[in-house]
Amino acid sequence: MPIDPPADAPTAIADPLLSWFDVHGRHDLPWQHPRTPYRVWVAEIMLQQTQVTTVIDYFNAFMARFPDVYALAEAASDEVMGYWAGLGYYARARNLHAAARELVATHDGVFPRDVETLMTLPGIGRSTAGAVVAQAFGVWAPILDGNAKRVIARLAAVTATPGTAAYEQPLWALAARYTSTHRVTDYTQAIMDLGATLCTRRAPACSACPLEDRCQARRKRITADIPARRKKKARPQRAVTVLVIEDEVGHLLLEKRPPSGIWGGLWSLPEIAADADIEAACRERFGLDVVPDVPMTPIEHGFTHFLLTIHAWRVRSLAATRIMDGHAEWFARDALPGVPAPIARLVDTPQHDLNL
DNA sequence: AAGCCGGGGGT
DNA sequence: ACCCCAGGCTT
Repeated sequence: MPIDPPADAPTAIADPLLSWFDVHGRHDLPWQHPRTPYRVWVAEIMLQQTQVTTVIDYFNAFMARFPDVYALAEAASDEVMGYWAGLGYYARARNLHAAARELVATHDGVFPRDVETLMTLPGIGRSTAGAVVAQAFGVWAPILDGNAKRVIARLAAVTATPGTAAYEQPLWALAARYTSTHRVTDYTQAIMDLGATLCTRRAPACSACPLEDRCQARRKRITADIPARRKKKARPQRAVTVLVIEDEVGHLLLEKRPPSGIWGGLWSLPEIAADADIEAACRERFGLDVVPDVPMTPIEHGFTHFLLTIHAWRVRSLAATRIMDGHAEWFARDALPGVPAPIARLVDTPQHDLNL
């Protein structure tokens, strides 16, 4: 696969990019003021596969509750997960919490200043480690997030398919080559900003781009073809049944999901196989005698790799509060822990939306 | 090397 | 309806 990097690359890329950044870059993101290692780290984890506009409110709420690495390390897992509910990729929250405890336990709460050590912490890969040291410490390190990938792939006309080694490997080499040896904090922010605001996936604003005359994709008129399209795969359809079980005082039975898999570590409505018998399942899992009440309108939810139809049944619990395993608890409706977004919608469904 | 993990937003 | 997004982990 041909790679065609611009000639005299390092400063020929960094200098015009930095000049553009001074005028058009994003200088008011919450994690930039103050720009502490802890805040940069949390922001970078939240921003993995998640857009800036989505992250901002979560970031501010998270910082208000967990203002430093010690507050995070000391917090209970459920509370951390609760602050993550709705953001997705919940392994990020579990890893963030584990890393905070590791930082306190083995690094005395002080962030390592080098990429290799940071990468030993759970949830921090090469790109996130690079972003943290560059943004928090001004230490030279390449980053390669989705924005930088697209910018560099177009600059050097890398036409390989994303996700393959033919794409990722040259991009890392080029990312290191272009990364400025001065103002590295601004450079890493600049290349992300360029990708996010000008060099967008569709309809890039090439005429406003400070690198237009260096861009090999532009020169070859193949900008729209980079990055190459991934081959689409069919998403299988699955179905589950969840139970809205209320006791006599209106409390809701929730179950903590296993740490890995869909919605890992989050509290959710008890889930049973789509074809399972509701009464038998409740007797076996919770020791509860129940009466299935009414089915609710099914919810369709799309995941990256499959489509899920969620059938929900409202269930009355006859006997009181037996729970046979340690993964289920009763919660008052006004004191629910964080639950996945589709489940939150189900739980909030008013009575008149029942599918009678 | 490829699959898994999610919710939100843009077009 | 489809695509992508401040990726990392697992197999």
